[in-house]
Amino acid sequence: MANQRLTTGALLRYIRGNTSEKATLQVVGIKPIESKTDDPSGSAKRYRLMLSDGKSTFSSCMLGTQMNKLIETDSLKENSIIRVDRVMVNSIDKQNGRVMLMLYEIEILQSDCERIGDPVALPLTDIINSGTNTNRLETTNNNQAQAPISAAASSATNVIRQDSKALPTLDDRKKSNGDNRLGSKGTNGIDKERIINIDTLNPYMTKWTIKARISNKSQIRTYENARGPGKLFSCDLVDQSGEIRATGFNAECDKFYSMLEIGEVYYIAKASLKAANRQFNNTNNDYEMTFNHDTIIEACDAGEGENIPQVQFNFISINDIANRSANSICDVIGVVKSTSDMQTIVSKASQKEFNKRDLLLVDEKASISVTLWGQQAEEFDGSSHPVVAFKGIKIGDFNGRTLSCINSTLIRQDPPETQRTVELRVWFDNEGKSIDLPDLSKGADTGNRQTVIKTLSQIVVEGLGLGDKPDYVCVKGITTLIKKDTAVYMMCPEEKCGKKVVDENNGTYRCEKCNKTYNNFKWAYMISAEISDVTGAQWITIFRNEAETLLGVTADEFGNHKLNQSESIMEDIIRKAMNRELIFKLRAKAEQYNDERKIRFTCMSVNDMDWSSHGRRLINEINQMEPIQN
DNA sequence: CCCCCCCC
Repeated sequence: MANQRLTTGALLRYIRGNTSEKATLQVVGIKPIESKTDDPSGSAKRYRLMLSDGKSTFSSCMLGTQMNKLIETDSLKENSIIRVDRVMVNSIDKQNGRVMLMLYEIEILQSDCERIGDPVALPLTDIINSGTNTNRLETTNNNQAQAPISAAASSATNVIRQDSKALPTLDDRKKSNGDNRLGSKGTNGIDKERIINIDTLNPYMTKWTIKARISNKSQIRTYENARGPGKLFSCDLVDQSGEIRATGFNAECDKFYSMLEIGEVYYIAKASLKAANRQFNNTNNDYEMTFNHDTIIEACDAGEGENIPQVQFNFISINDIANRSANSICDVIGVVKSTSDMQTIVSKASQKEFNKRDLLLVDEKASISVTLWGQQAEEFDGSSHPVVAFKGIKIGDFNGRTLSCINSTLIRQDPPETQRTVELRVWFDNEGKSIDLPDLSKGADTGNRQTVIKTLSQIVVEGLGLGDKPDYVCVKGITTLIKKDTAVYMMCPEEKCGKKVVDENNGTYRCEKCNKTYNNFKWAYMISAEISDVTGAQWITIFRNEAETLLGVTADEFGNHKLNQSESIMEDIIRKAMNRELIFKLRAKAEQYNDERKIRFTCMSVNDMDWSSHGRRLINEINQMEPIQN
């Protein structure tokens, strides 16, 4: 009696592609599958079921992950009776034509049950050898809509050996799935039999089809140029071999923008390819794609794109951002340590208002400011300190290094594709949340790191400091001269004045700026020093904190020695600061002296060579320096 | 064929 409750023969019919039937089956085995990816988050956990239709069993049945909870809550267990509401056949072994049933929707009809009947395993090899090949795509388009029925009829008696002629083709299966798109070559140009890998695409190929997932899609943007107005969108395509950026303009923008959905898989044939522009495109491919009027895009059937990966990241560490050039694009992952409120700014260029939000993103070595704009800023919630991956984010150089999202930046919270998500989570929760790391977005904290190291002659050759805005540059050099007698001056005691006062030699000090006479003054540093490297020498000016760092005594102390005419003490202090190999961050700015334009170099920071963190990079840079002949 | 992504 119970036996009749199961849909006898349904498993074989499913395997042959007639997946439209909603069969009642018994779950006779459940097996968790260890994740093939090394994703430790557990999100990739899958269950493999052995199903019975009363006569036969089939063990290659994958339960959609959204139904994992049915097993984990003990609703679905051994001998449960289910109705299969949506199932797909997936090829798992192209050579041998082995298939797997993907269960996308099931309903539990009865949770607890006894084993029904005495089913035996479908001898799959027999089916295969008799000619079933789910990959085989017949190009004939005969009306064989009855084929699944005949297959069902023959398998109803559980006959395993089948005449291959009686087997339905994939086209038939598509019909039986209610899918009337005939994805064969000659009908619409999509040749699903000859799918090539994205990493083999090049501009010299004309006929190709790829099967790719949309990992990212931009908004539509309009533009105007000499040829008039236009619009475009771009998207990133991934398959198991790699990724590529694709762009659709105007007609193709209209045609494909709404059709392509992030996360979905498509067959794409015929598009233009050209060299990727690295300035705007960080996808890991030498080429980028432009959709044209010959381009054909067709959605992949549900379940058939499961083997296509989700998204590909090429992360660099936050520290490494310091070594990338401003305005370049990269992929970064980190933990959101803090989030600013939303702010509104007015663009200088367009006078338009924009919403923005800043995040402090941290990894194990460093932190950096990340700016989100518009909708991404409005929607972002960092209160739970999520791990966030940014793909295609732009590096800026305000106050060191910053990151700023652009139109094509993909933001993913807690991405399961990468082990970094879990690594960073564990690190942050255990220690990261309570430690302060160097911030690449704060010039002072990072010392020289955010500025390029140049030789003194490079500074001259490149004309640094000649522009209207100051240039910032780092120099590795030694102190070759330090003017002792003018190292400190008497400064106006008025807060924020800073002007030099004139000693009236009667216990009062006159400040011309304040136009006042004071009873006291403050000592202040303004050191003139010559620094040298192998390419030349340069006079620079060193104030306050940097001077104190260099000389190791406060301006007050040094001034008192000067007041006491303790020449030997001052000389000693200077001597200790001489011939030291240091990294100077300099501000170069042209100033007008009468008719002469002179570049003034002000020391912004002075640091000892920190070989532990900068040594390797510095050595590399120094080794790459060409000796400059005069 | 775009390539602007805004502010300090």
